Amino acid sequence: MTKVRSIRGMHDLLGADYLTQKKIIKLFENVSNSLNFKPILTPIMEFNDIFSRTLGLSSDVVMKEMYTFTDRSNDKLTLRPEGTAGIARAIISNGLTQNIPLKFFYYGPMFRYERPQKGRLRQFTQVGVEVYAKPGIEKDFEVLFLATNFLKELKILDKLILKINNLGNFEDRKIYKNILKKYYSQNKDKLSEESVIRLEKNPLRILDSKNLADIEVNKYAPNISETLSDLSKQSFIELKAMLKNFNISFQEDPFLVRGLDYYSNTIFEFTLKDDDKFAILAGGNYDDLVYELGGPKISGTGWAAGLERLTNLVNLKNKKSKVVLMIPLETNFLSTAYKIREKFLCSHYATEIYFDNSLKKSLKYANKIAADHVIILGAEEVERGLYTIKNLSTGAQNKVKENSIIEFLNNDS
RNA sequence: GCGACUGUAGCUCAGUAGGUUAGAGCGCUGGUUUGUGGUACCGGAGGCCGUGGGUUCGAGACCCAUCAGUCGCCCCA
Repeated sequence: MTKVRSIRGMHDLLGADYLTQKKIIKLFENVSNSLNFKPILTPIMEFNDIFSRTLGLSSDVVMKEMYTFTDRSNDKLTLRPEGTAGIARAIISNGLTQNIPLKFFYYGPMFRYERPQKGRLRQFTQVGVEVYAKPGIEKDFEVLFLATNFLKELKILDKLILKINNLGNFEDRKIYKNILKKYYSQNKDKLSEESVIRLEKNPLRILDSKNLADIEVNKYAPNISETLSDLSKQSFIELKAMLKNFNISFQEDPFLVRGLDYYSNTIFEFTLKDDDKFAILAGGNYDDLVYELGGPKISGTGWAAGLERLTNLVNLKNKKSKVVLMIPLETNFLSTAYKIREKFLCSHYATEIYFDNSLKKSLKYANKIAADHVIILGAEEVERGLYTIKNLSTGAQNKVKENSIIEFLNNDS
């Protein structure tokens, strides 16, 4: 069976799944709008260096997960693996860096060349927000406030737990990295194979290793809070106080680390309470991203959530349109059927016309498409202008005038 | 990128120790005569058994490779 197929890890979206995703996006837009975030949609491709310069050359995303190719003018392009870098580029390109503060929300497809499995696709969709403002925790709280309310709207907040950490500023992190490196080097023989490699590339990553041996070593690892500058320390305390004031429950996790290098100070992620393998919604503060891309030093905070991961969790009911099937019994009644059908346009009814010489077959078809009502247009009906409406769940039939059809249906549920 | 398991009809799956024309349920389709469906009964279509090699007189079953899916690891939303 050599069939045409979609690219690995890239799936078609149809029917109920599409409606669920659309509904989540709608809720996301509503919450964002009401907090005065503005929409921004950037292209799904950027020049490669937009990502390679910002995400961290040693990160897995840059090293082995990007869809990068050259186009016909020999430009090196990359399908975006995340949204933040493209938006940072966009505010520079559009000269928005003078209009700080800026608050954006976005959604769209992202691409990563990974081995697909549950909650991990090669093309997936993220919804996310970015706030550019003066350094400090106000923007952190703003986006966390939005995140919490979004998740509350989706009715999944109580399944999740918010973990936060503070990585310190660039200098703090450099110092901490060295301290960690020293500590791990002394315990090299106890570390897992992967972590020995991480020790060279980015020792921070060892902190959130799930390997049992690593976890044992991490127990006595130096804590990041000891190397934080006073400013970072103080602002982290303020952020936690604010979260408490607003009853946003969280867990401080000194082992929390993010995979993309542009983060500094506050980082956070929402994971499932009973399964912290992957994040549902995650993000943090970044101070140097815009600068790295050639803009002024503007700090920001943002997060992104995986739409497919959200879809797996939510239990939203899709409002179904009432389906009405019109059954003309002769070809020359088709135009009458369309005339009636036109009245239904943009109502909460979905209508369809089925023509077959057999009423029996037509009714079978009505069952198949789960119609709620059928309207029968036979010689008798058309002549008298009184149409037979049959309620398919009760079996009841009524003769209704053309102008009263919708009104009748509204009252006959 | 590494490992485990899986791959038979549109869907969910049976196919025993390798042995004639590959099965079931659901779905699809036709019928059970007139302008009335859902249920019931009778018929029908639909499978290069993921793909490519190999072992064998003989392979859906065994072996190898490959592709895809699921689940771990890595990483991440």
